[in-house]
Amino acid sequence: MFALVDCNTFYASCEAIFNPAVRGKPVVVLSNNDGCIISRNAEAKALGIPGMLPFFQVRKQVEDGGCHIFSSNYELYGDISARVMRLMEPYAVEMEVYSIDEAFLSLHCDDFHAHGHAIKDMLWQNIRMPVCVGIAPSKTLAKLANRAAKKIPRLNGVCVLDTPEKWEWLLARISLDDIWGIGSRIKKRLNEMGIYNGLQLARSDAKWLRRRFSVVLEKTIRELNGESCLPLELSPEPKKEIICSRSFSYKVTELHELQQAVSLYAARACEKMRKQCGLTAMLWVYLESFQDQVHFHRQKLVKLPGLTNDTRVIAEAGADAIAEIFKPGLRYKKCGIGLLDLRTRQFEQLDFYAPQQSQQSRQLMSTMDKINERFGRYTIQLANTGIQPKWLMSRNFKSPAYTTRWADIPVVRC
DNA sequence: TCTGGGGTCCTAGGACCC
DNA sequence: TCTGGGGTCCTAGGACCC
Repeated sequence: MFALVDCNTFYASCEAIFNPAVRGKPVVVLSNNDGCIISRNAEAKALGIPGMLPFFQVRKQVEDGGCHIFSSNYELYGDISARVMRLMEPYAVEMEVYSIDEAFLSLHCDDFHAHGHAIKDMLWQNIRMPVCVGIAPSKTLAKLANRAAKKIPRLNGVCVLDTPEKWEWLLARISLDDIWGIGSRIKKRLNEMGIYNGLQLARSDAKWLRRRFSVVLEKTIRELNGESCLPLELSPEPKKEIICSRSFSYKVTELHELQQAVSLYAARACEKMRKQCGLTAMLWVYLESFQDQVHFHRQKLVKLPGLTNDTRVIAEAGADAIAEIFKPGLRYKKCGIGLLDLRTRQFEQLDFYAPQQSQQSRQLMSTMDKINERFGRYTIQLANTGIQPKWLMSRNFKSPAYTTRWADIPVVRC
């Protein structure tokens, strides 16, 4: 059996951990640049505040409702997530960390109800993280069970689907896009074929639908019938590409500012890449401008002469590429850089003619990472990223990095 | 005025190889 | 006028997820 443990309104719940004053009050968390609402707790939902909507459109409603507003604080959420996962580990035979706020666990026990409640209670007691638990014989059904645990109050946060009668009862009552793996496009096409609810899908011909859609849908159908087709992915595969892109706080028009931004994002992306011992020889830069209600995208792929993890090399290549796709006179809202086709040193293809990254460069990067990890992310950075540049995304409601920065540690006075 | 950011997998079709 | 058969690799685009 699989359990899916999913944190309730994760970002909003993180904000409440070290700030109990907001517990029981409406809370909303905004995306980068304070653009959209990306998380809101039950109290905020009760006020009728919709999710994934531009903040400015609902700002009045949010403020009138007395909501506590937070900018997103990924340093905090990432650290809380790691703690939640660590606490859950002893409760599973094996565990797959599926996203920042959820994990699949494989279970071996007699009483799934009791086990689900044990996990839920433990997480609340240890870290004040409210969760719901869904348990079923396949990951897709566990997802569904979790949804039910969240929606149906009398389940008290834990739902076990251990017989076909139970999951079929639920499947008959849900729309197709409530099923994991089915989005709006596939839902629409299935509707056109006369399939509207989960049970109808579960009873359709998987092989026939595979030919019309893909193997993914076939597996979904089999999983809905209690057959496990998606195994746990235990050790996360290293990423094949790493992208870093952000919107600016205002519309940027100057080339040098775009180059500062792409250097900064390159540094972040390289840091992530080095963390997984990755190297790249291929990068991609991207510019998005906005004028007269129209978006323009320009992008460029760059091949480096050899594999590297050196921030300086990649930032420079990125800045050069930006200069090539830059068109003066446009107002830019966003830019980004992607490191593609990541390799590890182990599989480095040695090329007689390609320049190899020097020992000195590797050591410099490793030292830089160690210092930044010890003393904070931007202790050492490239000079060409600018010093507190104005275009940097705004985060006007950011909470402290309670658990990851010395200066921000909460103080208890008695 | 103001609309996030970061990933994965699958398939079809073209290029190329023997 | 006639024009094989089988395979791999790569890329773009579509769809999905959180």
